[in-house]
Order: sequence, then C-alpha cells, then structure tokens
Amino acid sequence: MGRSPCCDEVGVKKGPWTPEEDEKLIEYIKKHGHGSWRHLPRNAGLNRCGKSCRLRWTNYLRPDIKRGKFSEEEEGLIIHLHSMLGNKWSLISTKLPGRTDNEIKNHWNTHLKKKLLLLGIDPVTHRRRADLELLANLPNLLSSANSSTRMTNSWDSALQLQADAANLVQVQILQGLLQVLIASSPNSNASPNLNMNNLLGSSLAPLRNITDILQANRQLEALLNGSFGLAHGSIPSASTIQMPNNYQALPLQNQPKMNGNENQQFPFHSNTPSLVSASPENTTSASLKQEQINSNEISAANSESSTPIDPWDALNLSDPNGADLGWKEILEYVP
DNA sequence: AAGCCTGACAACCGCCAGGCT
DNA sequence: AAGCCTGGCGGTTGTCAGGCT
Repeated sequence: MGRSPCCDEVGVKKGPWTPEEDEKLIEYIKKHGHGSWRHLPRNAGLNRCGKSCRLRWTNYLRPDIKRGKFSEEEEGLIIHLHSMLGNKWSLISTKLPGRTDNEIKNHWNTHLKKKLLLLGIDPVTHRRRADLELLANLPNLLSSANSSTRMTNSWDSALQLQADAANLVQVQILQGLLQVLIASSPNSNASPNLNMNNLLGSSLAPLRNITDILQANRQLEALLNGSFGLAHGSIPSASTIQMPNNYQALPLQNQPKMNGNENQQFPFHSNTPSLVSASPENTTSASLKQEQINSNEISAANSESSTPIDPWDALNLSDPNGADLGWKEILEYVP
C-alpha cells in the first residue's frame, strides 16, 4: 500500500521560491520551529507542500549553511569520502559543516566528476577508466600478437592465440572506429594523420607516464566528440602539462607485465584509494560506513600523524608539501 | 540583436525506513 | 501485525544566466 504523496494537492505552488515566501518560512520557523512539516505551510500562510518547505529550509534558508565556492580541502574531502561511501551524500555532508547534501551532490555532478574523468579516473569506482585501460594495454596487445607467432603447439599457446586474436580484433575495431571518426570529423583536415600517429603511435611506444595517458585520453575524447582539430589547439599537449617537482610515477598494481619492459607505469592506481572493491554502491551498511568514517579516516585525511595503513594517507590532503602526488596537486592540472 | 547552447544549481519526484496507532 | 504518516535520501528535471554563433 503506497502512501499518498504530500504534494498532490491541487493548487499548491511549485517552482522557484520568491523572497516573500522565503521570508514567511524563515519568520515562521524562527518563531515556532518547523514542527510538523505537513502542517507548516498552512500555519505559515504558504501555498506550498510541506516537503517543498522542508527542502527549501534545509537546502537553502537554514542559517548555518555555508555558501560560495568549495575550497580545495573540501573538494579533496568529498572525493575522499565518495571513494569510501559512494553516493551517500547525506553522510558525506555530515563531514562538511555548512554544506548540504544537495549542494555536495550538485558540486560532484557538475565539477568533481568531470575533473576525475579528465584525469582518466572513473568517478564511480575511483579507478582507471576502462577506455584508458585499453589504450594503456595497446602496446601489450600488439607485442603479444607479435610474440604469438613464436608459440609452440601446446594447449596453453593455443589458448593464448585465441586470446591474442580477440585482442587484435579489439585493436582493429578501435583503429577502425578512430579512422571513421577522423574521416567524418568536420576538422578532419587538421593533420589527421599526425594525430592518428600520436594516438596509435602510443600503442607502439608504451604509455609511460601521466602525461602520455592524459594526452592519449584527451585525444580520444576529442575524437569521439568529433572536434579533434579544434580541441587539438585547446587541449594541452603532454609537454605543456607541468608536473610537480616531487612527482614520481608509481607502479601500477595488478597490471600484467609488459613483455619484459618493467617501466610500464601509471601513477593513479597507487594513489587512488583501493578501499572500494568494485562500485561504491556495493558498500556495506550505513552504520559500518559511519564507523569507517569515524575511525581514523577523516583524521587520516587531515592529519600527518595518521596511521599508514590507509592508502588515502598518500593523498596527504592537508600537506601541499607532501612527498606524494595528492588530489590537491592533481586537481591543479585540471581546468 | 536574437537565437541557441551549455553549465550551474535549485527544486521536484519517487522510494524507503522508522515510528506511531 | 498491519497500515499509515512523516521525514529523509538519492536521482532526475527544470530554470536561468552567461557565452557563443
């Protein structure tokens, strides 16, 4: 049995609140408290449903709400907490005084998600994006395809051949897709061959560091957006992206060895949290999450005396001079 | 100048959990 | 125990301002 919605009354006003309505709501709550939200509108002389009044109050009119731009520390904390909790905005908001869950949710959706995507990080899993995974694996795939011709006739090699064939098909599909996109791009005369070489050339020369990954990813995104020629001018090239002096590429965990080339590195994996097994949506109960936060997680993000067991310690959110590349530093490279 | 597009954010909607009767 | 009420939550949509063509 579903309950009747509180806002289905005919003639109840919806949409943006006027200053007069705000004034009425503030005055009423100042005098009487909100009490029952359901009955508040009638008592306060508002032609709104109670739910609308509650949202307006909690998300906008409450006196303790901090408005304005999010600081770097707040952004870092949001990313940190989101990696552990997923889209539990109300829980996240309890750790950012003065910020509402709605405000944090909006900021995530409009700013932080895009920043992470630009950095090649999946905002859901906080891990490398799958498309970058494919790009980073291109040299591996091509190399394995070459070496597969020297295989013996064992079952293992037969299976390897089958896997290699599948990989090669993937590569060919990707190349074909890119060629079609370049050919159909309105800016396709903007040195498409050069750009294609830049991108696919990376499949021959290993993607060694953050700048390679970023450039490859941005070129791919620009191609997929059908605006490569234009974007080529606006996207910073690998050489224009300055890394911090203390930047050091970190080994990629769980990454297969690249045919004896031990220099295959990607910085994000080690620097991004591994607390989430798959999707944050799969995290455990709210109480457990709260316990996680309340344990040393928050202080770990903001204190140098935190225990080193948390991978997020590497983020060093409160220490811009820290030895590791943290979110603050990473975010500086994103427009 | 006008129309279109995009980004930011306020507001709404539907669902759920917990308390009450 | 079952049904209802209320508040809370997360996802989605609507609105509007500013930039672009």
